[in-house]
Amino acid sequence: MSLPHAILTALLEKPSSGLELTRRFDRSIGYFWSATHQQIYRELGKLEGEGYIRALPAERPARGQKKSYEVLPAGREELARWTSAPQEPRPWRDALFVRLRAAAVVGTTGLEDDLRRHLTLHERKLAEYGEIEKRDFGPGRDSAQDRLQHLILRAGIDLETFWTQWLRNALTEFERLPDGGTSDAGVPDAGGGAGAERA
Amino acid sequence: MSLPHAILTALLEKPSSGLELTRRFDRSIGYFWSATHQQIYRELGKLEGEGYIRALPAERPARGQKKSYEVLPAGREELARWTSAPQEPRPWRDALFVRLRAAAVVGTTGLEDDLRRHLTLHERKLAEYGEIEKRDFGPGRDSAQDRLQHLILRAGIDLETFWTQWLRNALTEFERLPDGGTSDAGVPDAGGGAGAERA
DNA sequence: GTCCACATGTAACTGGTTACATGATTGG
DNA sequence: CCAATCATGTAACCAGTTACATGTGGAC
Repeated sequence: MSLPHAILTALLEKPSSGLELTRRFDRSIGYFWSATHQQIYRELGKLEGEGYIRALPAERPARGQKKSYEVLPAGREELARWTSAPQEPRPWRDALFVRLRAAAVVGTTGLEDDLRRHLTLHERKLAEYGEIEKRDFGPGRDSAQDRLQHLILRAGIDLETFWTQWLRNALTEFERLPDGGTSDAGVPDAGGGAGAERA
Repeated sequence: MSLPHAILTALLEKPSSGLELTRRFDRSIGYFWSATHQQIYRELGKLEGEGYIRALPAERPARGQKKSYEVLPAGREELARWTSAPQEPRPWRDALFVRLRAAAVVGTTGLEDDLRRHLTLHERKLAEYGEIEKRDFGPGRDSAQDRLQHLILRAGIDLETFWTQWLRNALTEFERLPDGGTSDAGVPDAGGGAGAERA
């Protein structure tokens, strides 16, 4: 149930139209909760139906015409309620770990390249976040809002740091492995080596 | 598309019935990819239909009777293909960050308690993983399989370490905030401009 | 014979993704 | 007028979750 509340937050920060929200979800908010415009429009419709937001007075009817929303008191209340309500932490789920466990059975061939690619991507993200931190959270920027948003950014930085370290570690581990991977003994490799893209 | 491949991996490690798989997904595999029995049965049906697995010969017809599966060569091939094929890293998405950003607008009241609760949960997980590491990956356990599975466990340990540190950091940050109150006052409802749209 | 644990499934719903459809505005 | 771009939306699908249904076999 995070998306509607992310939208409420964004609209409280600044009333916006669907497309403007989409852009903000590509920038700042999207760093920790991404959403496509289809999701956003659908959610805006629901939120309006529930009386949490409303279209700004200048509302013209329909398609092709910009339509901005603002949060109603009920929406702010709901957001405050949700924010303080207990929620369970979500388990860490990542396909990479499944692939690693699979590699322990069918061999590591090919996986290494993708790990290296991921490492590059995470290094890039980390650098990007570093830039943002320098630009937006220098000395003097320590209002309550600043500090809370800085905390979120720090999480991003720490997580990307984790990934880069873990991936480097995994790659050096790979180098010490018997080449091409592990016990494939006894089962035919059955051809298709080059990684042709089926289904 | 991870679940079917996690199941193929599990079945290669050891042919199993649906319920046995469910148990294994509660234990070791579930640490990095959880699944309910409903998901597993549905997926087993699909995998059988695609010719990736088959029911073991002792197959008796239907409900209430145990039915074990083994992986066919096509299944092993598909697993190897998927494991080595490039995939995009998934973005870090967590409701806590949405809540924190919301708290910057509607106030931090109540959130602090849940952060403390999360901290306890993550500390517990961390301790649990530490136990597993001591028990299952002591000296001498360094076959290729061991090392790959150890890598996965290390990821879990590092991620839980991240969470405990970040949450502690967040909590001390909270103490320095203008008391838990709804800092509505700070945010102009429509003005935008100022601090709203960074990072 | 009843109850409980084992075991396999169905159905309905939610949230997210992908592909596509349609109208309005503006610059050439 | 035409194309590009801004803007809002529909439809179909997929993975994961929750609730419920059904059958078997052993313990008492």
